[in-house]
Amino acid sequence: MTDYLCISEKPTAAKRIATALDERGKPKKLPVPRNFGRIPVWESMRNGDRIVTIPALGHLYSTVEDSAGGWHYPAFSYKWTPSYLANEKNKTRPFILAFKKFGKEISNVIIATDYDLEGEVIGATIAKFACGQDLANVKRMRFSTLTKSDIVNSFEHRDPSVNINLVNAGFARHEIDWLFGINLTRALTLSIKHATGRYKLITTGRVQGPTLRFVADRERDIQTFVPIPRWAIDARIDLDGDEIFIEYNKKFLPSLKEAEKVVAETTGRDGIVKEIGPRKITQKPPAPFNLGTLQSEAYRHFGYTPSRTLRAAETLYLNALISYPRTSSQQFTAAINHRDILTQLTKCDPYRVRANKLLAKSKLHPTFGKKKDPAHPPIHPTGKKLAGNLRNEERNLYNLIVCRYLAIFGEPSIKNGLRLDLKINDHIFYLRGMKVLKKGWLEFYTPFGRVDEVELPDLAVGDVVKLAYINHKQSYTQPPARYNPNSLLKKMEEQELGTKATRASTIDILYSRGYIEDESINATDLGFAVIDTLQKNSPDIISIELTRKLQREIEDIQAGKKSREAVLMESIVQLKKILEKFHKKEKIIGVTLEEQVQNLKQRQRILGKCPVCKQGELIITRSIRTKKRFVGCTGFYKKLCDWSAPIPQKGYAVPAKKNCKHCGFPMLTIRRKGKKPFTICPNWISCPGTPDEVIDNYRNNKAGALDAIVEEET
DNA sequence: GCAAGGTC
Repeated sequence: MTDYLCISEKPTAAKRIATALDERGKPKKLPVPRNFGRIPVWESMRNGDRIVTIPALGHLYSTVEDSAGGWHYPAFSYKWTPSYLANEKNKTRPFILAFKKFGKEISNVIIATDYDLEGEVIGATIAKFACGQDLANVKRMRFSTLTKSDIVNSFEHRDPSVNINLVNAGFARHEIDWLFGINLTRALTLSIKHATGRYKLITTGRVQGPTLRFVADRERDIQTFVPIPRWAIDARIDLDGDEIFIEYNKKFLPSLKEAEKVVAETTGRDGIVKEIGPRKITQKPPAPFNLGTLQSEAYRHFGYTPSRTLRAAETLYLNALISYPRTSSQQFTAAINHRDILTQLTKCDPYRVRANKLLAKSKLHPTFGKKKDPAHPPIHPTGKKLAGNLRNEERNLYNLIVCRYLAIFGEPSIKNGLRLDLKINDHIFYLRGMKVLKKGWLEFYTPFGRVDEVELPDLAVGDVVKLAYINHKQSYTQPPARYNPNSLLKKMEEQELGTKATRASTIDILYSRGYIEDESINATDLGFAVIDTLQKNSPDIISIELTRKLQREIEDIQAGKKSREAVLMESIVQLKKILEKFHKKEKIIGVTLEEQVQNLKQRQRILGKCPVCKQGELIITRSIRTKKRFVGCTGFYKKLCDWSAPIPQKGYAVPAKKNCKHCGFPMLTIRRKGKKPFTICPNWISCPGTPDEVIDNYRNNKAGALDAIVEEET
């Protein structure tokens, strides 16, 4: 009889591993000392052997500076330490305690984390630091799915030792990101501190840098864009008194002369229907959702930002309503029993009919996309009955996920795209129609797969129609569109920056640092200043090339062509030069950045034009006398306007960038820790939208009286 | 209060 200690990446996986390895499929939960906290330790029995499976919670160890003394740079000395020591909010202590306890009792250690680079690091740090193992003696299970057969197979054919090159490659990834991120962030932040004595956190890193640059580059493209004039033909025909728009066969004409020619040659003439061409369009059902496509679709249908979608999906996952959301996979494996899930869904009113329809099929073939993920299947409903405690956005997202899941079993849809060609003199115009011949999967994706059918007027080839109006219209070529949170995330995905689990939060960080702003994302002057500074002093950190190079080096370490130490030394040599440059230019860098920090702070206080004097701007400010925060007009200083109003004192107040629908005043948003942000009208005293009780409460000095003037959830 | 990467 042998004892094994099995290291798993997370609680859900641990349970499945323990269940698969237990002969009776019923692993025992082992008691852990109460002071460890709540942590599931599983015991499975197999062929007389005992397997103890303990989950991690992702990374339990991380890199921190290996010297005291606060912020300074260069900082090249780091060590691996328990994450709960590196960060107070981290809740991994009980997990490390459990691994330490059972690691002392059991010497046969098997790593059974996700089969990827980070999984290797998660397992190796635990085996080494918590269990005190020499990695050469640690075994490795490699599975591509968490199915019983894969788990059992990977246990029986486990690798005799971990792949040390792979572990070193993973360690190097963490360490290089730490070296670049910590040092450049400190260099930027300290430049302000040393030059002006002020503190403002200016961060950057391998992923933040290039992501900010995408936005800055796009903004520069827009600002330097030269619009070129072009002309379109605007035409309508008369059909029994109805005017119907027709398209010219060229969307735009490059010169006025050409446009005038078209108008001159068609004015006053009739058109003849030349051809009515049906074109069958077959559209296959979409691939199942992975996190990226879910975020994209949720943005399209509900306007949710990727990070909002991820948060809502996590809640659904923790309520066991959907599968693991941080997946890249668009391919189901045979392991998932779709018939079971669909049967469960028939118990839910909105899905009953559709699920039954699918169950009536003799075979269920889900679609698949290109992306794979060794650790997880695509996002799908579990079939568990919906509880009543979900928020609106979670319900919406759940509905989207279920409908998509139903749609992937559907038949292709067939549409008839109709085009009627109208000849007027020698010019061809189009009238387009669209008819759905067979709904197929679109029926299952309702309400998300709606197609607007456009009927063609009842015309036949040879019919003559009267031109009702024709003229040319000048317009201009358009600059490229700004990114929004969704398209920026897609760009990161395309460029392989960050991971599925981190991209949305990186974008949030750029917002919170004041580098980017608005839904239609533009770089702030501070964002530009950071990019300019880095461009001059450390161009690599804002280039995707750093990520490419890191990828190559990781591959080299994996292949045994390069050592982890050599790769790290290269980075340190490179950083040394960069940081010396920063040090020499600290003054000018600090002053430049601080100027933009102040500029940003100032701008972030302005709500908008004052509707009273129409000259000044409403600004969030503080009274010198009472120290209380209020909104006033900048016209006050010029003795133009003395409008002002009290606002809530707690929380973080920023311009809402929209106007009150009742009185037109520019509004402000208040964010308070742990609470939903709310938007209020500064003119609440006179605004018709303010409930009477708010005014009463305020007059009666009730605490938090102003909190009630909530415009809407933000 | 610093990175990026896991997970709850």
